[in-house]
Amino acid sequence: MVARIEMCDCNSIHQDVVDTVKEHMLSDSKIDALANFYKIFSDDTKIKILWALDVHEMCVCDLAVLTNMTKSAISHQLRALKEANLVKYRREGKNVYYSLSDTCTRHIIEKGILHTINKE
Amino acid sequence: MVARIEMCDCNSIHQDVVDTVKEHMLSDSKIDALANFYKIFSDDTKIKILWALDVHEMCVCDLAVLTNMTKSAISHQLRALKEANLVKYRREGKNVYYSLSDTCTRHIIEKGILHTINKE
DNA sequence: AGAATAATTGAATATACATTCAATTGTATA
DNA sequence: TATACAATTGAATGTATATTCAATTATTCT
Repeated sequence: MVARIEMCDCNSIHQDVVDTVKEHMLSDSKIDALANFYKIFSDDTKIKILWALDVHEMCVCDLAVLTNMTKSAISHQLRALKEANLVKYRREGKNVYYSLSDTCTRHIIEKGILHTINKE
Repeated sequence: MVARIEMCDCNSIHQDVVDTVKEHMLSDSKIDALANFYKIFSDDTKIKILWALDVHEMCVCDLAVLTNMTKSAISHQLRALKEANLVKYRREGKNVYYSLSDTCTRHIIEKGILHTINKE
């Protein structure tokens, strides 16, 4: 008999329920995509940056002053937001100006914010 | 002169932009509420649990079997979801059955899922 | 070319949190 | 009352990631 790690030692599993739910379950990759998507918004600094850029495009320096953080910290966060395609940027001389990549981002932010604020 | 931590060493701040954005900025407490809200959904296990409960109420054991995780891990996650008022539960004998707390949760999950999936 | 400065980068550190493990609690039933 | 078992809990561990720090890159201007 093959050794098996026991994850559940209970007897009263509702196998029918488990089976039904399993059929309706999302694939692991989709679950993962979802979690990663929400992960971006689960950080104060990232929300501040996105909310700020929703008002006006800003350079790294502006964002650093606004949030009272170092340029380095902001830059690291902007990289993550770039990778998630939530912000775009344009270089003008020594400055790099960041803005929201599209109105979809704006939508997401506002939806989430509305929900949370209304519950307060 | 009072010592001050220098967060930004740049000269080209767009003070007008910073001021304007500052006026439209969310309070720290609201930013925090938002981040904490999204934090819940930024974890695979929590999404799986919520998605599963959207299909049918389940006991801890069922969820453990479904997700192939220990009851303990599931129980810890359920505690977090309870604290966030996203799930409710009822005891029936030795089992505790969990379900989504209200249709609002369902809405959030579906909204988020739709967004992510459509982009794939 | 060289100085000044905005921005980026990589490594190190600190912190938050998911999971594991062992022990305990709550409930039913023999 | 004793046993079985679903569920919870707290501490320990591992992992992910935000921030810091120092160095580097990109660009402008003299």
